[in-house]
Amino acid sequence: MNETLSAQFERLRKTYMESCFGRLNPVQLQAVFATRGPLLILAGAGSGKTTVLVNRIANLIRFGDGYSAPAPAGITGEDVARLQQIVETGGRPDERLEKLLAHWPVYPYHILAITFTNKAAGELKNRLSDMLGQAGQEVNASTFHSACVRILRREAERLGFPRSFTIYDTDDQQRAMKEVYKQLNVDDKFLPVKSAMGAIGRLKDQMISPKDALATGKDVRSGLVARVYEAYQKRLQKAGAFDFDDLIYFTVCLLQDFPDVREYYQDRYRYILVDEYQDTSVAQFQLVYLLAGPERNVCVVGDDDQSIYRFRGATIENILNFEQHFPGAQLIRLEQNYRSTANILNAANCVIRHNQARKGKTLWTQNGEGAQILHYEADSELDEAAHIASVIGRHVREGARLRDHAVLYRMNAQSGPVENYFARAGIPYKIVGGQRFYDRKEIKDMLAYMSIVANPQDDLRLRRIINEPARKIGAATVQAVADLAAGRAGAMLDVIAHLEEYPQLHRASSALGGFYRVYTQLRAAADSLPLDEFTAQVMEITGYRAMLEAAGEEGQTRLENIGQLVSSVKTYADQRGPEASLAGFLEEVALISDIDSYNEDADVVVLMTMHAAKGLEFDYVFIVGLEEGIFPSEMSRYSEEDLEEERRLCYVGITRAKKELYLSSAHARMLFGQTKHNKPSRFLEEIDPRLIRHEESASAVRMRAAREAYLQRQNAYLDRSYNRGVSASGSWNGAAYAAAGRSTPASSARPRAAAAGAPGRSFGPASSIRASQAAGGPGAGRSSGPAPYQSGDHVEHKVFGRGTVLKVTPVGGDHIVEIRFDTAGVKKTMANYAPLRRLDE
DNA sequence: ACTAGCCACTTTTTT
DNA sequence: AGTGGCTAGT
Repeated sequence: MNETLSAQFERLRKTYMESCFGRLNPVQLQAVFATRGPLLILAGAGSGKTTVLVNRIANLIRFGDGYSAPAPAGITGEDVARLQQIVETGGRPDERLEKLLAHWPVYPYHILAITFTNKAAGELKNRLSDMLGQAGQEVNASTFHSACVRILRREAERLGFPRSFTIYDTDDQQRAMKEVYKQLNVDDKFLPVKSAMGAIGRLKDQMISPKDALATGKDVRSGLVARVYEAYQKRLQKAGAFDFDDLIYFTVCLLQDFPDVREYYQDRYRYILVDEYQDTSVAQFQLVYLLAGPERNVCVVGDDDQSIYRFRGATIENILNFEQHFPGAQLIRLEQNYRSTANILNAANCVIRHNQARKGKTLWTQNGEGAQILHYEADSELDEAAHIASVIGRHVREGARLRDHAVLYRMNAQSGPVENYFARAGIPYKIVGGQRFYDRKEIKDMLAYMSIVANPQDDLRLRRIINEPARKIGAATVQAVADLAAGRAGAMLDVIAHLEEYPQLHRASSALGGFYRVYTQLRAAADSLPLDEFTAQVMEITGYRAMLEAAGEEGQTRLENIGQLVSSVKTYADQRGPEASLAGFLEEVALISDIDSYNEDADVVVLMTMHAAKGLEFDYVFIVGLEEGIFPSEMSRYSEEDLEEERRLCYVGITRAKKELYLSSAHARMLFGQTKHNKPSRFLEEIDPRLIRHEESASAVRMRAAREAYLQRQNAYLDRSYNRGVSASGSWNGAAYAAAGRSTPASSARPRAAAAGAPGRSFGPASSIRASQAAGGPGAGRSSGPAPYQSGDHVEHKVFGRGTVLKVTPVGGDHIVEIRFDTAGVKKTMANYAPLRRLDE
């Protein structure tokens, strides 16, 4: 009798649980309910893997770990009847029923979800708290680095580091490394500092200690790397600092060497989920492995085709060998794509098919075929930018929003031309990546002052600002202090605090004393003021403000940046409330990246690298620079493995697009001050020609027409010459340019109205006529001199449509035109560059 | 100790 | 092309 009730309840429970996740497809459901043991989810791009992760966690919390576990004891007929009713007619279970349903409960704080970026972690948290309320907040969702920081903050002392350790960023690392080079007398011609840093980073990714490296280093170079590594590590330890790689490395050491620590965290994190598993390193794998413990409740989600961080130690083997690392692992493939049109998805499939090293899967979609992919062959990077602007303009006029558009490129240096064109055309945009806000000199200086308050051992940060602004503390003095500190195995600040004990510092004592007074004032301010006021005081106490105010215009922008820093401190303090601390803020800053602050609410076009775009999606995507030597990059040309990584990057780029995809290449491209003529990328050829439409720039069409005309004349001439027995001479190339009435493409260094014209039309005679009209139209005759527009003029802008000129201000041969657009509001544009024309009536 | 001018170098991607 | 780091000169 009881047995039957249990069985009935069990059946109903499953039905009910499945109905709770009713919006998922059967494979996704399977992934949600596979709660026990190791699980590998191979999730293709756009397959809804975040949804699966969120629902999987929600299921663990709400229904516990026991989808297929036996039903709990004590089920009554009434329970069964009530559940039956809920399954059939809806409604919510009461408390008793809810408990019975979750009879193997999992508490949120036992769940650790590790993501790649802070942004992804934040998103996960948001979605969880939307679904689960308070319980969602209690799930531990963080990045590898921040999870490790949290562990190290508790346990660092076991490894001989202070709990208040500092985190060194790349710049700090480089400084530390330079000091090591000096100390060991290493010539950086033989081993550039950056390659040493890279090599050491890779060693740490593989959990190779300085000792191991010294023992195994075979050739001269790796022997030197090992020696540098050892000295560098000593230096960091003395400064009480970890670099990024150390955060993972030392956490793994901790878990390996201290069984009690290991057991504590294994007990703490009983369910582990890892996102973007294809981008994990050996060290990160070991971290996951150690945390998972004997229970092995590890769920990793990844896509081997989207592994794009091999260069910094990610190893695709982690995902390829998951089933060997965790025997008995379940494998679930999510292959249905919900994001892109069939054309876009198929193009991505075409490209990735050319890779050898992959698990192999083919994404499919029920979405419609969608528009063809467009390949635009531009003259130059400027023409390329202009083309993008005109397409965006068309979309915006048709009702799309700017923020639905993204421009993706291989390297940050490619953003320049697009940025310039957009800025001049008045198209609002935002660049993600490149130089981070927190990497600016003035910000780093301010943070260095704050760091030495938080961690007085931090000699490196101290050196950075001890004479900034200038305090007459020269290199010789700094070195003397450093030597004395080394002599007593202490920090430089200890020496500075006890100047009277060191007669050899007598000459510099007033300067050093002055610095020490600054330091004590900073400490006092930190102790007595709220965090943001303290930050604002830093620039006062240190004289930094005075220095910048004396520096004129540039100092002004730097001051503004510091102002931004103060406000971000305030934001942090407001968010964290009583938990906010100086160390906490510095830590957050150290681990933050630009993509984390990317805010999709602003209605602007987004520009970023394809790496930064991973995990994002946009209706309209432009991938620029599809040229051999750029994408795939020059570096990858000779290595098959590197090429495959480039191809995966291309796959990532393509699969960001939901509705339309625009690929472009340029005949001539100026990059790093040199003009290059690159062949179109092999990736273009890998796409089935039926999926893609090619379009040439207007001037290329003209050029070809000119060339054909020339050849015709030449032929006619040859015919005549032949009759007369004379041979022809001359190059068609120059003549063709001359016939087209333009300079060579390389010298056309400005965006032109002509280039901005002719969007999205099939090429051929019609397009060439259109283009030449545009060239003689709005762009003509307004280079400088009298104002091309007056207030009151009615104008039309390629992107913003019609509007009225409010104000015209001359600036250096050009004019700023302020326009009130009918639909887009008030914008400022540059007369010579904006795709703008006057409407004469 | 500071400044100016030079040079070299950058540029693959980032926590 | 632009920047930043370094040297040499003051």
